[in-house]
Amino acid sequence: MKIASFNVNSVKARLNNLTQWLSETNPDVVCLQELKCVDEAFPREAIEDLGYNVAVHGQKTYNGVAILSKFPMEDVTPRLPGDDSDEQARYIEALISTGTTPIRVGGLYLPNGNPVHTEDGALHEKYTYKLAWMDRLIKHAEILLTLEEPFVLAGDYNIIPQAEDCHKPSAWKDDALFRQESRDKFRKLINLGLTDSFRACHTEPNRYTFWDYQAGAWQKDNGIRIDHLLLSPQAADMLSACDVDKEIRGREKPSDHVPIWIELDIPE
DNA sequence: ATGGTCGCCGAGCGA
Repeated sequence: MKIASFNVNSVKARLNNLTQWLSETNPDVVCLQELKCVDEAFPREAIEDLGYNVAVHGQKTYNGVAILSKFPMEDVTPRLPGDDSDEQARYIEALISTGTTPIRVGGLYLPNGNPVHTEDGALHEKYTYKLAWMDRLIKHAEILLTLEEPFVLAGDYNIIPQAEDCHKPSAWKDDALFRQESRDKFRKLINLGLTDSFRACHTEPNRYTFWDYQAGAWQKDNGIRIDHLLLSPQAADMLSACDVDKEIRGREKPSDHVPIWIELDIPE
């Protein structure tokens, strides 16, 4: 079973790019981020025509996440628990009925968190929101782990886990994507017992999932690895491959992110 | 390079 994550940076602007990639690579499950549209505006028919069930948690202009699945989905739950006042559409979860072992999939768009500081030097609310959101994700992962089932937390984490996951670490030193507090929260998630799929399959440095639109970042391979699929121990036991569809970034009208995917060997 | 580039929507923000 192939499970992918793709921050499309507007699903409407990216529809042709997205459907072409879906047709070519045929993933079973896809977590999408940054839809930038409400549920009613999601191009549902075009996706369903390719054989996917669709679960959307949209938002006007900002954020928005979805799960596409060739298998039926049960228990579809938008929102990350822990703060009922949070209106930002950044999380959706579903139980994927594979026919044998069900796989729980959480699709997430973790807050960017910049700027880190306000003008007077205090921590900016955007950064504290990011850290608080990560605390909620950690708590939720702890609860999912008690179920002792295979699950995948896939999405745009807006976290560069290590120096080797970016082109120029010094440029990111004080950025919300690389600051120590941010990376510590990500480590905390990993240390619960989750597996970073990409690092379980690859040791080489400088493999990226995002290249900025600005300043020729793509041409210079000035990228960062911020899209991740984290696995519960039961899912990690099924992991057979993980890779990044880098070539997508060089196509016409691309997203600034590219898809990352895993292959899970589900037992009969 | 206090710029650069996208996408939202129709000015300026978010990334």
